[in-house]
Amino acid sequence: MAKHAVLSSGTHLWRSLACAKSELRLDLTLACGQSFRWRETAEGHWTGVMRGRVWTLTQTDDTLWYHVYDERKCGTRKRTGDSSEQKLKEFVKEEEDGEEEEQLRDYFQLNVKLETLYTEWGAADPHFKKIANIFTGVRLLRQEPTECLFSFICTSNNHISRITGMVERLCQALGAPLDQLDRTTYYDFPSLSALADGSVETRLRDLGFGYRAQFLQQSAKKILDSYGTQWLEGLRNVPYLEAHDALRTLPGVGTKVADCVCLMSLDKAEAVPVDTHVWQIAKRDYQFASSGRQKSITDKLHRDIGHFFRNLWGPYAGWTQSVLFCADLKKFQQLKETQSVEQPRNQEERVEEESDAAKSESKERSKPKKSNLCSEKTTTYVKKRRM
DNA sequence: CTACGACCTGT
DNA sequence: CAGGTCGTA
Repeated sequence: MAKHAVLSSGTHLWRSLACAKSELRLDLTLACGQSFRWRETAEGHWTGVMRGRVWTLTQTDDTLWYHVYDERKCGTRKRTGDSSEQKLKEFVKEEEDGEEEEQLRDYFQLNVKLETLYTEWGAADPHFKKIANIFTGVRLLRQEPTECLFSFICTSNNHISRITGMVERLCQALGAPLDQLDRTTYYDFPSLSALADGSVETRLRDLGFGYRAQFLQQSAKKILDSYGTQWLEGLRNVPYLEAHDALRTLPGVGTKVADCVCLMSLDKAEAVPVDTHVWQIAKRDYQFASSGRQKSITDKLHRDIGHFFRNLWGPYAGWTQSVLFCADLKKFQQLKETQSVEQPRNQEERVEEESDAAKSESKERSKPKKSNLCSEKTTTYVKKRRM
């Protein structure tokens, strides 16, 4: 039976490309709620499906290693002895290698120089600078639009651990099986037509999708019936707001989900998805005060917070946001502690600030009198009513 | 535009 | 209530 590849058993099964950890941290990037499809299958080894194939990724200081499993079972292919055929195969193999590297570069958007961006963000924002020293290498994946859209329809009123299970069952139920590695079978993400099938809603409800089952099936059907198979991909080539509004015509897609899809699969680096968590960050760490003391996140609040952060961080604000979002996840809190043991001074400063912020926040509702960077800037920035 | 309840399920 | 969205006031 085929097994998950591990680097320690030899580099001959692996390809590599130069990539510093300051540019990419697999552990943070693959487990911070962007994609729900990667699992740590061995220490520091991440296995998942990308472009219809199963990959395992791992990294050392300056190198990103990747292994692509061959779903065509060529691992056991026989030597034919025909040298010309062998040569042809090797040629084809090399072509594929180039293609695979290119796919990986595309998926991680390695053309975007993250270190440079971190420097710029840190110069503009002292709070980011503090976080940035620990949470390096958090970058945006460039996901396949269909997978991204339908995964994020599952995220409404939901938390990461449950979403992960749901997406897994979605692929199991409706996606094509690819490879089996050590007891686990990997499935491709379902096609639009598989998702649009009339039986899907009931099927997914049985799998615990709740009311989202209907959203998934109806969105797929609407895309197929009204927009066409190339529509989603095509949104990569239109401006952010246009793509955002187009996505919002789909059932189950509100402002937050639309922003996630824009940012994570449609090349809209300026999109800032605002959930309650990001709202907390805006209030706690940036003294963001909205005009009306909102109880929940309205569309207007989405826009205002988006404008505020774009104004602060610039055209890659969505990327910046994901670093801070990642740094706030419970599962990564240990990283802060380990780091701050080495730097006790920073630790004390941080804790002090945080408890201060927390205190004032709990009293804030009655007296929102804080001075803020935002209200002035955002009001001038928001000339139009729409984003 | 804002407010509010309903909606699935799990902790 | 949780990393929302929809329908209705």
